[in-house]
Amino acid sequence: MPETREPQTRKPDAQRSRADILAVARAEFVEHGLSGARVDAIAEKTATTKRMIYYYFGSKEGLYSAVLEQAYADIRSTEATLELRQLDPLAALRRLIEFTFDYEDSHPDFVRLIAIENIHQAAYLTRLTTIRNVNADAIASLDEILSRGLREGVFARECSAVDIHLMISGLCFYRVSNRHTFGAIFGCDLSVTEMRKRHKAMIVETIVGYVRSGPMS
Amino acid sequence: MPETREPQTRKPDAQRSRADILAVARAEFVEHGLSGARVDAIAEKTATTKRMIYYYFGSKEGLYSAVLEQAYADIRSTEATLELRQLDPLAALRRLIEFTFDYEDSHPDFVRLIAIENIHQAAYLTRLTTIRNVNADAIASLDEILSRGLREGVFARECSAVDIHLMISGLCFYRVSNRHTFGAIFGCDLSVTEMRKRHKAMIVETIVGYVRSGPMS
Amino acid sequence: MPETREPQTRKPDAQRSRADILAVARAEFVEHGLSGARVDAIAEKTATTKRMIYYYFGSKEGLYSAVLEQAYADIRSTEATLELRQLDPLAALRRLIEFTFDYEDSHPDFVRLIAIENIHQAAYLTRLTTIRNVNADAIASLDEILSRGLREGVFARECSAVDIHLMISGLCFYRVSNRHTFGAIFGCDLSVTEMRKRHKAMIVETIVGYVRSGPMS
Amino acid sequence: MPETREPQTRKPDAQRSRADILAVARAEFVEHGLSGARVDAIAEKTATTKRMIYYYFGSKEGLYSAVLEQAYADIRSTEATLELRQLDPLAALRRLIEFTFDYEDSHPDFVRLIAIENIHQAAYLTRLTTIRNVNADAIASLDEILSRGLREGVFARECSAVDIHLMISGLCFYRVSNRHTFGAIFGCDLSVTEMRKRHKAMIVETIVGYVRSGPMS
DNA sequence: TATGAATGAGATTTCATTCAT
DNA sequence: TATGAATGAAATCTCATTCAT
Repeated sequence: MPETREPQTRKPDAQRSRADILAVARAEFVEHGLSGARVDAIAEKTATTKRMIYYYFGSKEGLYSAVLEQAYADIRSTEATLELRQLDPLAALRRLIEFTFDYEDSHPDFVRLIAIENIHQAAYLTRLTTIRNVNADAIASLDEILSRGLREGVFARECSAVDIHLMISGLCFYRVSNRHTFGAIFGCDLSVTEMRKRHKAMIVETIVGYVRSGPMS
Repeated sequence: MPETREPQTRKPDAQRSRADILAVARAEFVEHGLSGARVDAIAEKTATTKRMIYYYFGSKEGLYSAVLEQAYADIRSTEATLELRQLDPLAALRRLIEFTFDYEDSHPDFVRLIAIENIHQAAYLTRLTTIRNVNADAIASLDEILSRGLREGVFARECSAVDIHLMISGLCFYRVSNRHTFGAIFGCDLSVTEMRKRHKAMIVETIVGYVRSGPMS
Repeated sequence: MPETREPQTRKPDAQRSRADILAVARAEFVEHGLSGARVDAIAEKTATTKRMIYYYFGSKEGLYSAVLEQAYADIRSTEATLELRQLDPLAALRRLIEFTFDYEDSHPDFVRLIAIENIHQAAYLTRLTTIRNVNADAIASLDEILSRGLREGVFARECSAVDIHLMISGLCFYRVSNRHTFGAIFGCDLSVTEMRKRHKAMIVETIVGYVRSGPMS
Repeated sequence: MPETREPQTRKPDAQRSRADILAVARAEFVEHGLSGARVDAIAEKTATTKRMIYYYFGSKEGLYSAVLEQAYADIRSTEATLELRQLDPLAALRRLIEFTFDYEDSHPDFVRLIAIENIHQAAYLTRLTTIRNVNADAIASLDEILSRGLREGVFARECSAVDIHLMISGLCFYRVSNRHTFGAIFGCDLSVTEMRKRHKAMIVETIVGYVRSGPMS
């Protein structure tokens, strides 16, 4: 409504409507979880109506699934722009960790969504077959870095890409996902700039240190 | 009803009712989250009735808070039995990490509850004043280990107990909290014995390695 | 509300509420079918609320099932008072036919309900296990009449009770169930007293005639 | 769309669309009844769109009426090919009964449609003025058989064509319309070949027996 | 302390129908 | 003649909570 916008050439607003709903829904699900979210609340914040939500997504759960799918697609497509193969193994590993840290740090919504999906035991993610392939790439990429590093003698430890991925994710995800309870218990705010910088460096060093040191360090 | 009914000493029964409700509620909240849990479902699985839930806990949220409080009390009381001060710093740090790993691995309910509470931005935990003191101890204990290690020359890096705690928690918590999405995406089951052992060793080695190596490793 | 009625001894009104809902629901289902019936409409005509319908019957379909069950229980319990065994075979058969005719003629609601259930391919009746035993009796009773008649030489044709039951039901049911289309097409009203009498006699005579005549009449 | 599109003679397509919609609608109404049928479901199974349904038939009820009209037209046009006048009265009566039996047995859809229309108290049929004339013929035809039979001494009972029609219809219709509840209650399948044959013979014999026997049999 | 019935407010979902093109 | 998007009204159902006893 802020500016007159004539209907683009042909297609009405289907894409726009869908995208609008998705964005609003994402915020609502992130804020209240799947059961806590209200379709009415989503509809109200939308340019369309509640009816349209069902028209496009079939059900609250269908909408949630779409939100989830989009969230995963987003991170993986961003990740794909990293071009890690062009860096030497150490730089590539650092960059991957830093990217993970930065992405989760700057997308607490994404983190919350994953946490919510875990509460539901990944029931919805499991049904999204599109996701799996995309993620195989992420692991393949990390695997390539690790074996290149080993070959070149930069890394000393032979380790599984999935294991390293697990650790990177754990370290980066937890400080976002659990910042509220952590803050409540230890009386600190993990999102403070100074802490964020320190933790980023710490995590990089921890993982890099692990990979570079020999198995019986 | 025709049976003799001696004037039951009141308290015992009340205690049992309360405990019964708490146990059932915990299972329900863990399974479905706060908004997903149903008071009706809890009442049905209880020996008592719905009215009693309100009598004892006032509301669904009151019940949830009580469950949360109990969960934290449990872990901290277990943690207190570790007697880390009697071990040398390296052994103490290992033991603390292993304990954390084992506790979260064997208490996925607890992990889920914390994840749920984070979805609600720790709103309920924040109000539980009993919790904070208890946790100061945990940090004090880790801090003692770290400074002792530094003093004795076993550890090379000066670092904050809260930071190390954050990393230990992140690594141990994530593999339980996110095992569903992780499993769905990478097609693996993190709870398999062989993986659990490997990850436990890996996490210990990672943290210990970080602490023992110098800051410019 | 027409007279003050103090709450009977103990139990509140559960039985009363249930029965009230059932009666109203029956009328609504009979009038509009299962899909055409409105829970709101039922609730409005009830002393209770819509919420109570779900409290007692769980769903619209649950309510419909209960209505169906009661309808079948009613006819069979009425049928059971016929005491056909005390009559000679011919009289017993006549009486059974007349009873069927009269019951369906005076209970068009019941007839409609069965027709509705057939539209749903007996999906709900099939799940009502209570019904089956009750109906075995009806066939056993008719079977007894037929074989007694054969033995005594009053009937000449050996025929299955289920077949005879099918014919009796068909003749009695159809003139009620299809009276609307029949009336519309042939411009007559099957419920007129004079016709009812004639048809009742005709049906009795038709069936009795069939049973008494030899197989190659 | 780049294909050559000759100015299609309009009517043909329109006719086909209409016929397509009618066929799909008939299946849907037969399956779910008038209220249970979904316009969306019909549209989906159609080559055309929902808008066309409204274009051609005005409303869901208009569509239903059209389906009903067509169904009646079908049976009567088939019936007209019987040429009963060329047979002797007994053969003609047998043939009419057998035809009725066979038609309803092989057109359960038609039977269901009539049953559905009766649920709605023939409200839609009543408005279809085309139907009535057509049916006068059916009765006239049966009347001719009955009076010819009486005259020739083959039949002994003077009876109304409408009454006999009622009985034939009742016997043939019921075993199709009520086969679901009947099957559920008596645990049998009325459509089994062996039973169908037996019942066909039985019904013929029952009606013929009635007509041929004297009034005080 | 205990209980079964009851409930109002609001949640999700459905459906016949129409609009803009 | 045709279409895909859109919709208001109303349907079914749910839920935390309380009342009467």
